[in-house]
Amino acid sequence: MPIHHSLEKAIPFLLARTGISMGQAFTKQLTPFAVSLIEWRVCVTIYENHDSTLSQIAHTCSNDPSTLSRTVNGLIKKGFIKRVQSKLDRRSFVLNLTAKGKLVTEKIIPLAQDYESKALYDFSELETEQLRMLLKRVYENMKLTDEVTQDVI
Amino acid sequence: MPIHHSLEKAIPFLLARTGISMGQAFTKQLTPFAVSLIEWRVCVTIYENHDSTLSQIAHTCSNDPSTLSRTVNGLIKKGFIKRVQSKLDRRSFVLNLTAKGKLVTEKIIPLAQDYESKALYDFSELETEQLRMLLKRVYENMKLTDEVTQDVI
DNA sequence: CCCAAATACTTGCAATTGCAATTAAATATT
DNA sequence: AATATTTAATTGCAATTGCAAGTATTTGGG
Repeated sequence: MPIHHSLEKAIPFLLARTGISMGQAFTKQLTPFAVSLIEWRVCVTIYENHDSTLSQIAHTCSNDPSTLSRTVNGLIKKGFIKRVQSKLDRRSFVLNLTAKGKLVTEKIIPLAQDYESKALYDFSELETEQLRMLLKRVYENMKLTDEVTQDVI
Repeated sequence: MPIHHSLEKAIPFLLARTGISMGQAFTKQLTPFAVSLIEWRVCVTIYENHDSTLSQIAHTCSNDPSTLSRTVNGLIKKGFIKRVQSKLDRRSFVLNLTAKGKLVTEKIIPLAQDYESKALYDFSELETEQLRMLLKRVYENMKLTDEVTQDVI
């Protein structure tokens, strides 16, 4: 039993801890599909947002572009996604799932939903929605302060 | 603009994304102190919970023990923490900050608080408390389902 | 009491990661 | 229109990570 407990009140700490443990737990669920957590995230992102580019995914998932570049290459090698140079901007490549990638993604989606509902089993619909909104706001605030920091430099 | 948006509603996704972006932003704040994010977490954990052991930290922070083992070694080399074999359980080592480690930790704490209050600048005290409670509950639920999973195996 | 199982921690090793530098294309400025 | 700046993506490389295996110690039955 800790004497002090400001750590237990610190949002960044609580957030990191929960994120890590959710990630680890879901990674285990993914092993039968031979898909990593980040590969899975890229797949659902593309599944829901056709013609995404790498930088768009990096932006929405808050991942390093170099990491995503390698992840995308891996998914192409696996035959899960296809990459076509954008005609609007020839620096970018438009990403989409192949039939195979779509199939696997649709197999995993119910697992992810089931997994989420277990993590939130005692949450009311209102509480879940509250958590969503609060997390989104924190994320938006992070982006704001990040932009401010960059302006200073 | 995404057509579908179930991803934007998925708690594991929102959580991971926010955790990543908070971690990255705070890591930048830590560079002047030459302390990594995980080193910082270990330091505050020990700062608040004297005589912690490695496995206790692993449990509260949800980190891999092997990673923490190396982190602790690094902090000892830096002269931030000291490690003494526990007399109650000779497998364990009791960890504490040195004067130097305490000093650095106390220098960083206000930065961390400032940083958190920026991330939550538009949150009421009630909303912050709600977020804390919701995150704690998710974490508790994760631990429960994890235990169940292990029982099955 | 003895042996099997669990726990605490460490280490080797392969895979992942993140930063910095690079290339190429688009946008902004003059 | 020419040049500078920004943006998209990739690659090299060093550092970090996470899993599996190993050692030491403790705990729990039989």
